[in-house]
Amino acid sequence: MAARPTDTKESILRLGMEFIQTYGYHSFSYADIAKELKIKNAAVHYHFPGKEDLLAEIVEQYIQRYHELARSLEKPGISSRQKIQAFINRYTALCEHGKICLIGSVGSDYNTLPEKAKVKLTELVKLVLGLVEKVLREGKKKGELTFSESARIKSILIMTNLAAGVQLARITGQQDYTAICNSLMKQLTG
Amino acid sequence: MAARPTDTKESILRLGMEFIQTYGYHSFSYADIAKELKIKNAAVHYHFPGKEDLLAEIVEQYIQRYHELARSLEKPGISSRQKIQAFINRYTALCEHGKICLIGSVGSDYNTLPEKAKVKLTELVKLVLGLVEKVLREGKKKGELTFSESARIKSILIMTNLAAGVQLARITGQQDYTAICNSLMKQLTG
DNA sequence: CTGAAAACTTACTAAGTAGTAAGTTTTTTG
DNA sequence: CAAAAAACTTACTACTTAGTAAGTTTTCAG
Repeated sequence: MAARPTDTKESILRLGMEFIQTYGYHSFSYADIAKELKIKNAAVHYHFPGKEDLLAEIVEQYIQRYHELARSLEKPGISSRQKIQAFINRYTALCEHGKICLIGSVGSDYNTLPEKAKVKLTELVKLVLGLVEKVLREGKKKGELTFSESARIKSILIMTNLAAGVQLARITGQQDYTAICNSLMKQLTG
Repeated sequence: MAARPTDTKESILRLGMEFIQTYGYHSFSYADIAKELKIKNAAVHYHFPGKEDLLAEIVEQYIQRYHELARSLEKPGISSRQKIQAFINRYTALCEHGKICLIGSVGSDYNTLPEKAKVKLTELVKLVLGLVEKVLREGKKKGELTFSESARIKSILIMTNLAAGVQLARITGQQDYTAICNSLMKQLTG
């Protein structure tokens, strides 16, 4: 029935990610996934025995995507400004679909998460902050970016602006999010 | 059995607020509240027929607290710096108890909220942003605060830093949140 | 002190949750 | 093509969820 062996598993991951970013980890069930993919409940359990396994793999997938982003930004000829813009663009894409950042979604459920997910989430946050910090540090050195805080603190400020910004966009409208992005780029590139 | 008539209702509200800020709206049940207060499940339903009624009143209570904060800051002799600090202190108090901001918690569940709660949440966000914006505008006029963005945008930036900051504190530790606060005050009061 | 209203408890329902065991179909591989 | 492994379905369990109806206790006002 499935076209290729890994199709179903990938579809579950994709849909799980979408549900988490749209509704939150505790607001979707295996039945929701099964219904959408026109498979049975137990088929989801076949690929991901427990919901915590699914969550852990979703966070892991997100981690891998950020590693890919990091690699793609290592290619020569990309300005620091473009690198920051590429980071911002990820949030903008979410925002346009009414989704929020995985970190923001799962982060607000932090105290109810299984240990495995907590660990992976911490890893993800450190990865993202490290990525932005590196871009900021290099950009400042090259004279392409300006900011008065340490690269570490500035990366936290930018990430929190964006993560909370996409959430705010669902409540008060997208123009606030757009204003955040414009302001951030203006601060950094003068 | 209850000492005073309104005690139970107030306790439910208090506990509901605590649960939302600690675990999230979808991660606590009426049974959790009943157990903690040593009453029966149906007693909670007596005061709040549906969970959405409870949520709406919790958000409303939060709104009233911000109105109180706004009034208390209207008294003469409070510097703009102190007003901003008072706002930040609210988040710091949450952070120290491992809680997150109500807006951040409920906001990440936005798409699953009953309409009544969505409306109240929007009202709350506008109230908070308006409060900070006013303080910023007046502080700039008096020469007590410095920032290059519009008061509106700056209020959004500050609020998103704090709201996401308290969430981040649960994941990577409180020192990141402290750094955010220090940085915000330094930016504004230079 | 008494009646009425408020604040509960008891006992239940219907629906949804994650999860499992056992059997069936499909796909792959030697 | 046949055996085996992978990918499912069927059918079920045990538990939790919000929510309700009816009866009981407590509080309070006249």
